[in-house]
Amino acid sequence: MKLLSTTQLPQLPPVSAGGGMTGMESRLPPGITLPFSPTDLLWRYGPMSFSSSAHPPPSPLLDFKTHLPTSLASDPRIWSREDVAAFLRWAEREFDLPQFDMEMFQMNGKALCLLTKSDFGERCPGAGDLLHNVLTMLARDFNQLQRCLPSSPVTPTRPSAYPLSPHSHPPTPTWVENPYAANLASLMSANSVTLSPAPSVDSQAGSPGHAEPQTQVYKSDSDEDNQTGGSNSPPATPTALATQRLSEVCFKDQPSPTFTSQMMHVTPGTFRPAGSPREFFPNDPPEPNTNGRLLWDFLQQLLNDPSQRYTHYIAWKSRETGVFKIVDPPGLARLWGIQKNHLSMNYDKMSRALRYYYRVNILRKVQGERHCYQFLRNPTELRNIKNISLLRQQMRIKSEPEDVDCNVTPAEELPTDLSMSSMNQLSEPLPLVVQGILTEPDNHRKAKEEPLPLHDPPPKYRSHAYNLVKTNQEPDERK
DNA sequence: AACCCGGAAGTAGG
DNA sequence: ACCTACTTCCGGGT
Repeated sequence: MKLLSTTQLPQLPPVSAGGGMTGMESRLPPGITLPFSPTDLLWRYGPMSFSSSAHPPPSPLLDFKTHLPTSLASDPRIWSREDVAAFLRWAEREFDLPQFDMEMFQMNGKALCLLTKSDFGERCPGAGDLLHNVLTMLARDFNQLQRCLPSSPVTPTRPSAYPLSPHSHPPTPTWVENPYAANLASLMSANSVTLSPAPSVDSQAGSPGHAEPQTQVYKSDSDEDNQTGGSNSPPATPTALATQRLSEVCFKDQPSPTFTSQMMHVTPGTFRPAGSPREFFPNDPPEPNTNGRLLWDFLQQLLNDPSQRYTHYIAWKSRETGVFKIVDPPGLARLWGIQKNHLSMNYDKMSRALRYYYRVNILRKVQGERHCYQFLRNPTELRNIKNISLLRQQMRIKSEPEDVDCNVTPAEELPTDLSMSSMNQLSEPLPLVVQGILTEPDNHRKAKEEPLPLHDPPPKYRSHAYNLVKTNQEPDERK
């Protein structure tokens, strides 16, 4: 495609014409290439190169590693049940712990890695933290090793920048960098997913079930991506890639009751996470997923382009808070149209799609500022949500009325289906309600929006939130 | 006029 | 056939 000739990022995979966008390339402005191909699924590409400088400090438990049974693989995620048992036995000896109830650990390494500190605590009171930490360290060490490999599925990350869903968790220092949590997150993400082959790696990866705001340490995939890619790396699907590994959740030290209980729903055995790395679990059933890029992902990609090639179209106003501005609405719409192969795409249509994100709290409008929106969730979270969404029905995550009191919204309970039909499917009004979006406009609005650092909730937004609730409560009336 | 909003219906891919 | 994530169109408000 012609754009490539002027490309600033030669290494960028071409927006292949062969991908079905014949003729469309010509619509791309000179020097601009989409970070991915609509059909070539760039996001399937492996992660970018890693910067070795981003390595976290050596693990304090590193030395323990040398005592690990040699039969155990470096990566706990690929341990078999037997390996897990061996690991536990080893831990008992190594740390002089009381005997574990092996019945509580009938799982493979992948599943083990999905356990939160709280989960461990419940399974082996007193040693939960320790086990969790050890496992985290092992995974981190492994990840670090991986980073040295060109095709490693893990990319370096840097502390994230923007807070995820403001409504789901306060912008506290929580999401500030926490190497361990981050590692765990990456660990978890890598494990959790059973994703489908292609987009799996990137576009969706999240590990299901753990996006619990209170316990998460958010990292911005975007940021990571930027880091990852370096100024010259291809923007192949940074978000997704980073997301997968850094995944959704990094658990903090403080246990979250809510989270814990929720985790119980998603712990291995009861829940089959989607999107595990193919390399580890090639036999895992593929997860249904969108073979196309999602709008929010698309925007993230542009926003986080390491080379900042799209700042003329869209740019962060405040990465920390997820606020961005569409600098060139028609231009961005065009790019989106190219991406989706909808040549008649315009800002009006694209913005409609954006507005659908309001309903699921992925985005919100920045009041009073034209073309300004705010991400309420980070990519990682979004991916998690996606997974949760897929599981929602089978898991029937519950919404108890009491949940309404929590202003923290479990990401997994958020509706992710943008269609009206899905809302009708909800047996209960809970997602929105649970998420603190309110049963009642004002009260909830407060709970939900308070965390938002920048802007006050617009009146319209409030009413919209209210409508959403109504929507959930009276599904039959819609449509 | 441009933007913004959200309802309604349609669509493509999974 | 069904679901998701839009896409398309539109009337109405700012």
